[in-house]
Amino acid sequence: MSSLPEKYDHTATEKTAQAFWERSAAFKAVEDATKPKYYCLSMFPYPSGKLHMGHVRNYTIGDVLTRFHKMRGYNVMQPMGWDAFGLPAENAAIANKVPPAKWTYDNIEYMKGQLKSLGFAIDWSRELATCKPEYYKWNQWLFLRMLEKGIAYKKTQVVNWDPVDQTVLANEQVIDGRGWRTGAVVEKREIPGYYLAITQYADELLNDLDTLDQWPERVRLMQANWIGKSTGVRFAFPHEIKDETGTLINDGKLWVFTTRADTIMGVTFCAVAAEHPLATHAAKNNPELAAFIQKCKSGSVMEADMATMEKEGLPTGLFVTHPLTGEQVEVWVGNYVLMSYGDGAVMGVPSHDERDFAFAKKYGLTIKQVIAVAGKEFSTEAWQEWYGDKENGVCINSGKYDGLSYSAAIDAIASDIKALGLGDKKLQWRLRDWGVSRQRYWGCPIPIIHCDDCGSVPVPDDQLPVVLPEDCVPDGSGNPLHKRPDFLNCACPKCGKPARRETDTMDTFVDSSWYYARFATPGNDTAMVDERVNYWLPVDQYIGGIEHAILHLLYSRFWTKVMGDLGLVNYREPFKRLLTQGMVLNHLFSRRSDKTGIEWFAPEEIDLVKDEAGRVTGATAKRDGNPVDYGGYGTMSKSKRNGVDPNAMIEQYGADTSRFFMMFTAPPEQTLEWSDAGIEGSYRFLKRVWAFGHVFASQIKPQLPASRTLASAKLNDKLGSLRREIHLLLKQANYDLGKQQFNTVASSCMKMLNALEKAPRDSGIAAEVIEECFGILLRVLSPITPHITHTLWADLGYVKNEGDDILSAPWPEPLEAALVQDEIELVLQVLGKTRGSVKVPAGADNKAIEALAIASEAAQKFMEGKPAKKVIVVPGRLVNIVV
RNA sequence: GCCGGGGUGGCGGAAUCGGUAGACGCAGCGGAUUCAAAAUCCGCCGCCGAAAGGCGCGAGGGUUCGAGUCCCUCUCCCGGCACCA
Repeated sequence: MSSLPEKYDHTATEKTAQAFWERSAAFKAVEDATKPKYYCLSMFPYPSGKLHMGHVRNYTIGDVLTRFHKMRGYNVMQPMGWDAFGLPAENAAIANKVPPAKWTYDNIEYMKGQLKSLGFAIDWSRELATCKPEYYKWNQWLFLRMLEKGIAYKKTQVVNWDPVDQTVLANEQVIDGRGWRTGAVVEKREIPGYYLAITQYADELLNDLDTLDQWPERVRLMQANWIGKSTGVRFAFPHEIKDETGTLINDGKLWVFTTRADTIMGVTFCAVAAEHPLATHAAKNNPELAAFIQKCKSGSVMEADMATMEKEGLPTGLFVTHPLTGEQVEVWVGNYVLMSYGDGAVMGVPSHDERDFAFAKKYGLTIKQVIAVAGKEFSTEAWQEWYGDKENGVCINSGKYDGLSYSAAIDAIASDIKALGLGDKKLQWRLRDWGVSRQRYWGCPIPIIHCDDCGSVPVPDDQLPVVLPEDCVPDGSGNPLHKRPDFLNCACPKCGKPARRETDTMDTFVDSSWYYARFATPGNDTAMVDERVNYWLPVDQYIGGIEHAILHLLYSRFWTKVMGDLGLVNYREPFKRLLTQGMVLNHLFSRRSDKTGIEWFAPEEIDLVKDEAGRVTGATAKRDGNPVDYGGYGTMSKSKRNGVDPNAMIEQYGADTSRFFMMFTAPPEQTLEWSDAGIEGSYRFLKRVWAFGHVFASQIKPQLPASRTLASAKLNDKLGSLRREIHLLLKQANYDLGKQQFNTVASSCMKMLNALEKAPRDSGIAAEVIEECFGILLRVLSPITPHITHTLWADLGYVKNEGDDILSAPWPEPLEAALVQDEIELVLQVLGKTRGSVKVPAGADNKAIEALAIASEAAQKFMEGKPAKKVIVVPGRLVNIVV
């Protein structure tokens, strides 16, 4: 046993522990069929430059689970990689004239060092970066498989076009309708692009949500809403409307979708979107309509505006035929009809749809009641909540359908329409196919070659990967690949003639849709994944931000199903359990001035003003002592100057303190409010842990017993209750770890130390009890603060074999023998009000407990001489006397 | 508007099956130590009340011996979706 230094030196402690883990390859994961496996994964970071607090929180949660399961005997893998393609690298290139590749690799190097300084149990031998050809080769390979299966296909897409830079802009590069660099008004352009038919999997993606019972309910709901399944009838209004060349527009059919086919006899108009072909046609000789259509197209898409937007429309003067009644129905253009949903047209039933009702009232259209609801009176004056009451409605004024209920009417009407060849029942999805083409340089090249004779030709497998040149420096105008003949020029794989490579790259969501599978099969350069993938996958625990609740997780689920259908993997869902961690917030301080606008202050530039009760009543700037506005808590951001740098935190307090604070301050799913005083408190706790270990090691000098004698030893009151308390806290901590509620695990550790510090240390048996209890504390604490516990564990002489440390020690379990007690204290209630407590022997039956309770002083006082009518005994908890 | 989640001290947050509300920490107050301060240690710390006691988990009602927890009504906050036909 070496003697511990008195003072807790976090820097030295952490360096030593990290060197040990590095030397012993402590985190290397090897497939082992004899052990249960546990694949713990945190969402990999974008290498933006340096870690932020959100990363620290995310990866600490993952690390706690990783270490906990390792000690529980699982074969654990925790890998890490880099989501390395993306726009910020191109922006940095424009600003600094550095190739995105260099910028990215430099950032990876730096951030990797930061992750190591936090002591995460990561198997770095599995590291990957999505910008490396050995990784993105398989993006390309799977894309080609999707092309073969018809899952990937080509169609035109609308993009933002900067006319000055002659380049396509991403949505986030368009600010108020203008290009971010040039300020030029952005145009919409139609260009060809590749799509992935995620809609082919819509049904399975929706249904399998039910199997994800370890995902947060809200994430499953968000995905279900996003997929947006609705059942209804799609049918057509026939018409004779022809364009100037004499051809029927849309083959003479105006298609609409409805979930309320039972109201079809109440149709008094149709409404189409501004982009609909009938609208375009009608606008040709109608300047007023053309202007209205223009207004709709350029209208605000802000959510708040949409919600309050007035329903507006104009008649087209065109008429279509009602498929069942043969009546002529006028077509309107409505600003509330979306071209992107269904067929961009709706039937108008003012009597039974709230929007149609408002529209009809505004323009004086006919309102024809076709559904009657018992107990409700129809009115053409005010909306009567008919729409929501469809289950109780019955058809009226509907000819042969009169008297039919909601579902019977839909069945009858759908089959009549089908017989006419004008439509059928149909599932409608909100989900749309995934456009993956990006007109950007820093991404995975789409493996297509354009030949004048053969058209778009897929790159043959043996020519993969299509390698992206890493030395381009984008300048903001166009894709730099266009200036690279060495990349651009190639031979057509079909005919051999000179051809051009596709310069579009893939959406970076492609890269992140399967990286978790590649971690299982590092180094394989002949296959995307191999049989090892079915050992490690699915991921047992995935941890990341709620902002990825929809797109990333949905795309990954889709990608998994495609890989499954190709026989590459044998699972259908990639992530068994999901934890979405909350954001990290900090105080916001600002001052508004007429000259400079809003000026933000960093928290360290501020003095808080408090009243005598410690309440914050205001804030002043240290600089001038004048007041600033306190804006509560907000997400940490550079522009608001309220970020906390992980490096500074680690330097000042150490990785263990940082990790402990993150775990202790808030439960993992909730937002975490930063507090300088809070991190001080965490540091104080670890200093006490260190000091206790020091005192324990140098003063008590326990003779670690070869065989434990405690189980049979008769302990005195103080030692017995200390031991019981520690084992109870351990039981609680184990329960909380199962719930993934780490804040209370941390607080259990604090309670253990509080109890240990008060314990008597005056006997050999005391030393033994303390040794057992402190050993429990160290192990429970170790997943959260691995460095300090590693050192104390070793210095107290627990390590028996070279290369072992606390991580290879077994997780402690509470001993029943330590929990029993001779006498238990029950809460005493009279008439449901707590009036004190009563001590009873551990084995006492209810009768004896009742008698003891009634006889107690406190009960006698509050019973006021009245007899007990009823006594309720909750074993081990309380006794309640009713008088 | 719809769908989720939530409202507990000055603050972050505990409370497992309906059973002592406020664990643990922060801030605050008092004390010890110190020439002094920092650090450290000890004590107090929901509200009203001198005390006995009463009141307290967004508001109101209900079920129960007993409700932060279950049921109903309302309210506010957060997140998601949204003229979805």
